[in-house]
Amino acid sequence: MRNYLNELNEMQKQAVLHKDGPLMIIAGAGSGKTKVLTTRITHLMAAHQVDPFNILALTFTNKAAAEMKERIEHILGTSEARNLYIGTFHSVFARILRTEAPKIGYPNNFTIYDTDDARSVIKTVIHELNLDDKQYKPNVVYNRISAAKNALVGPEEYANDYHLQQEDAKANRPMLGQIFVAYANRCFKNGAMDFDDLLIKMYELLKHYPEALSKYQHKFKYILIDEYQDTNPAQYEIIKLLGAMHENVCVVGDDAQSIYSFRGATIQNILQFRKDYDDVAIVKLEQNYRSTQNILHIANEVIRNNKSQIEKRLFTGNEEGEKIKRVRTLTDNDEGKMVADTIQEQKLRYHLTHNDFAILYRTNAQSRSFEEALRRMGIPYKIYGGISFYQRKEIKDFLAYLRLLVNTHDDEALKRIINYPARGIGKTTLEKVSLLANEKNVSMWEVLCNAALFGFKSGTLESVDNFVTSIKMFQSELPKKNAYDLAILVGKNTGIVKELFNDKTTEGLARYENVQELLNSIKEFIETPLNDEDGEVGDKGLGTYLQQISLLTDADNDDEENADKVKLMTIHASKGLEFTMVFVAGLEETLFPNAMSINTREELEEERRLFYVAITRAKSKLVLSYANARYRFGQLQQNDPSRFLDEIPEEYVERSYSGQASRNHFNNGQQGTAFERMNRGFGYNNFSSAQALEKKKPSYLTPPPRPAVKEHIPSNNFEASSTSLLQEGQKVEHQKFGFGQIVKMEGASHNPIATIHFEQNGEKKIMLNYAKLRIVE
DNA sequence: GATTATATGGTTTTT
DNA sequence: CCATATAATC
Repeated sequence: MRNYLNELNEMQKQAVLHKDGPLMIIAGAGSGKTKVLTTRITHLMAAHQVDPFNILALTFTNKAAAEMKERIEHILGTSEARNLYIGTFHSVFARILRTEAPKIGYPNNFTIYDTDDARSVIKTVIHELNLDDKQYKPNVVYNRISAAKNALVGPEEYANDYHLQQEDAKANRPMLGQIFVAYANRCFKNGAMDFDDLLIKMYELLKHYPEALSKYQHKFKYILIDEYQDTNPAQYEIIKLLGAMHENVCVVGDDAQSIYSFRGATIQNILQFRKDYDDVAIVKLEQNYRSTQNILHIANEVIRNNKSQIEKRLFTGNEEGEKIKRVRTLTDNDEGKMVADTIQEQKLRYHLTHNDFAILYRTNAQSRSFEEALRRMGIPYKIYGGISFYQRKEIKDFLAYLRLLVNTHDDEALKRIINYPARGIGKTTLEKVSLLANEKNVSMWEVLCNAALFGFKSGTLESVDNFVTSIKMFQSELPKKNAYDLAILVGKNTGIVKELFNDKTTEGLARYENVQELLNSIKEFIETPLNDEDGEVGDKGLGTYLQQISLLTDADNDDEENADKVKLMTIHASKGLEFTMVFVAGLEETLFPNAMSINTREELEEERRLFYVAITRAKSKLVLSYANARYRFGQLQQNDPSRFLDEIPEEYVERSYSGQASRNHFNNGQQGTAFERMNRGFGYNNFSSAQALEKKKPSYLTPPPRPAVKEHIPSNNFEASSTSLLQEGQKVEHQKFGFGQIVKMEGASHNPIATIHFEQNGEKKIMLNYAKLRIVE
């Protein structure tokens, strides 16, 4: 075994050698916290003979967990590390709940709703309460409910809280509490938990079931938590319960990198930690091993502007390094081009690989211009985030079948697939089923199973019965077949695969390939050994598979880890990563800091921490760029440079400009257009090429809005006449459009089309086979 | 009931 | 500009 202690500095060593009792490690950016965590676990196992089964480590992504495991195995030279209980809060708790769920009234095979599923349930619930989804936007409602859950406020408590009622009344959403209650009930009825429930239900389990609490307290003798600054109160309380027996809780965090308060995370958890445990040992890691002096210096200067923070002083022994580049471009497209050009140039000049570069931005929508520019130059790239594989429609549809097999109460899954592929069960039928399900307080599936009792039309009844029969057939195969064979069966039997295969459009092809990829991933799942321990979850069943994929993080599914590609991602997604050269793009007011987050000091400071995180991803080269104008909502919009740029001392910065005409933006002397030269040195004056660039669409190009149909109340004696008698010139009455005169008759005799001029609604073309017309004269 | 055209409205970040 | 919701048309 390697002598791992020799690889640590003094403070790092302290953190590793501290054995029992609570420990808080304040670890600055690039100070080697992952190394400390892995070494600490290694040391517990190797020097103190702590059984890995008794160690719980919670990380931010599954990938980080896997990496840690790997590193530990590597140092130890054994495979013992695979027995560690390690993963994200959500995946670890999901795993535990998989066995414990019945205690709190959920089935073992509970479904995990992702954000889309949750929003969809909320929407249904809003409609069922006869509320308007314009007033109660599902997204807003979801966020509100999520915030409540993360603060451990349950639905009843929420609905009965006076202050929350006042607040919601003011915000014109007085019924939010009721929606929350209904939503929670519906999820429960569906046997489903959303992301937040994985924390809440874990908490309830430990809180209300002493045996369960005792079991896991005994099991987890040592607890380690990474990225502690991004934990929320629910997570805090769970850890408090779990760690209460041994108090061997080690947390690692950096308040300066707290960027998830929108998810309920609070720095309070760091402050509270010291109060809740006796004798908390505190270790500060302040030496940065990642960045050049210049980069670290401006990072420190920026974060200094935040009022609330824990005292610390980051330093580095690294070289001074290059100055920071600050580049102004005219538009977002120019910004993309500038970045791509620079990557090409730097790559050649310094013999860098594509892997050395990362482009970071505030919002996912910004990726477009970089993508285009990189593709045009033939530079390989990979975008992280955005719509992930498992959110694609074809994937969700396919998975919905599997979800329904495992848990027939999952109405969301059922709704997705009941008419996919089309089998003649439409909106009307679905609404009826939903209504009946609510009335009888059963799942929609149960209504379908007894469809004959509820008087559906014979045609629909047949379709429903066919659907029920085939799902039941799949279910009967559940115990016999493994997840992969079952998925194949579903794909074949439903005709989904064939249907996608026959779609020869580009998108259709992509969808077919995606489904194939999904099948491959299922195959891979059943072929990978799972470390089952003490008879717990070790099955290779469909349920386990579905749970696993629903909790994958974006960072987890990068296919070819070592592929030499430029990486594009949001700053949030870049947390914990490092790159030789980093571009932070879109440093403009309203974008970064984002307009949504400048209303309070707290929000603004979080934006600044985000900027801090972005800067500290860079090892040796950093480019900060902004565009004078960029397309947002399809329109060119002007923005001032970000206020954060002003917080960087000028002597560390090299400014340059890049517009349409100038190619070399670094050290480009007196080149560039006259326009650019005249504007040089005025980084934040309000000059606007944007106005010149903006091509105002002439008004005659935008079609006039379609006139609203003027309401027509059919005459009392309205009765559709036979259309075969119609002739030009006749006066008619239409049920909706009112009175009019036939201008023209055309079309084949079996499908005649009449052009009718209506008094109230103008000329319309009407297909006589479908329209109901009364001949007036 | 399904398919296609149009309207609307929305962007912060994610387990 | 984009994706989704609603309406028109088949």
